[in-house]
Amino acid sequence: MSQTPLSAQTDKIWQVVAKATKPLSAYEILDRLRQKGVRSPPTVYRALKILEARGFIHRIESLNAFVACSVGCAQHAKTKASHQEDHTSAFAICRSCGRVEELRAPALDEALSKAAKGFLQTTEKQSVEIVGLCMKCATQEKGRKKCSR
Amino acid sequence: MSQTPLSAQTDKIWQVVAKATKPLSAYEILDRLRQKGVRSPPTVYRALKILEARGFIHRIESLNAFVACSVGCAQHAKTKASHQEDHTSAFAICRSCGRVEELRAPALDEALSKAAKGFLQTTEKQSVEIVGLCMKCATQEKGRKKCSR
DNA sequence: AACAATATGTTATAACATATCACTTTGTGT
DNA sequence: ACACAAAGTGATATGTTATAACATATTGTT
Repeated sequence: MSQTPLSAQTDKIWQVVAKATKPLSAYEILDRLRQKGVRSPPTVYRALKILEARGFIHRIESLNAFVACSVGCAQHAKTKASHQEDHTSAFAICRSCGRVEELRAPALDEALSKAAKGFLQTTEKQSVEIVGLCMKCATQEKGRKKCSR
Repeated sequence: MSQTPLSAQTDKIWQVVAKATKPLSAYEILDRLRQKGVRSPPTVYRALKILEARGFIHRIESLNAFVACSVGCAQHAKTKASHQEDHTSAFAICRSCGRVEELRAPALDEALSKAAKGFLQTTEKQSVEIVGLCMKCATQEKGRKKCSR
């Protein structure tokens, strides 16, 4: 596990992703950093790649967007160095409000590896995403229906 | 389940995806159909949307590409009408040769729904993808290593 | 200082996806 | 047969996401 601190640049990008309440696209991140001197897509994508490799963020494939890892991130604020790498997670996504919940489900990982066993000899990466309406939005939508919509 | 036959246009696009041995991007499909009068991206995307809604194809999120559904497709050749809709699958992807295997794994679906239960009230879509080296490519790669590469 | 390794900046372009509008075909009711 | 609605098609332009390629700067090591 790499212990090198993040560069100033990469840290800027991490701060933006970490503050967001929903996954951000690379260009949304770029827009929020223009005033701080970040001007071009490659700068953002480079940082995102580093952050993902070190486990600070996850890419949500079905959204083309990035979200801060929600497991064991407390320590980052202090050290800006270490982080839990290489774990796999599933993501539950609300199609209405856009919020995402990171799910650790070993049973799921196991079921997936097992299912792939006949075809893949080794596995390197996985992406598990499920989209629906979150509790909160489901309640609101029900409310709206009552008002004849 | 819709029983309307596919339009000639949509069927052309389906033929291309069905013949392929790996997932195709929309633009790869377009390139293979230019001589048959398909000239613009929207034409392809429209057909892909219809095909996906009716269960003839699946979108692979991590590849931005589309693959023919491999379950219960035999009948299509005859009727060009009915197809099993709305099932969920997982996909095992070989990063070397690009081939994809569609996995039906109820245990996995169940584990995923269960994991999402605290956050999502209703679920509508899911995407489960796992990338690695397939048996065949793993064997070849091992061979290459012996030759000092 | 000299060098390698890493990080950064910039331009251009590739790759993926959709909005919009005009026109045609098809199905339905009269 | 006619009028109308609905679905399908064609084409252009544009929006969005991602990377190639190259130049420059910074950092760490000897």
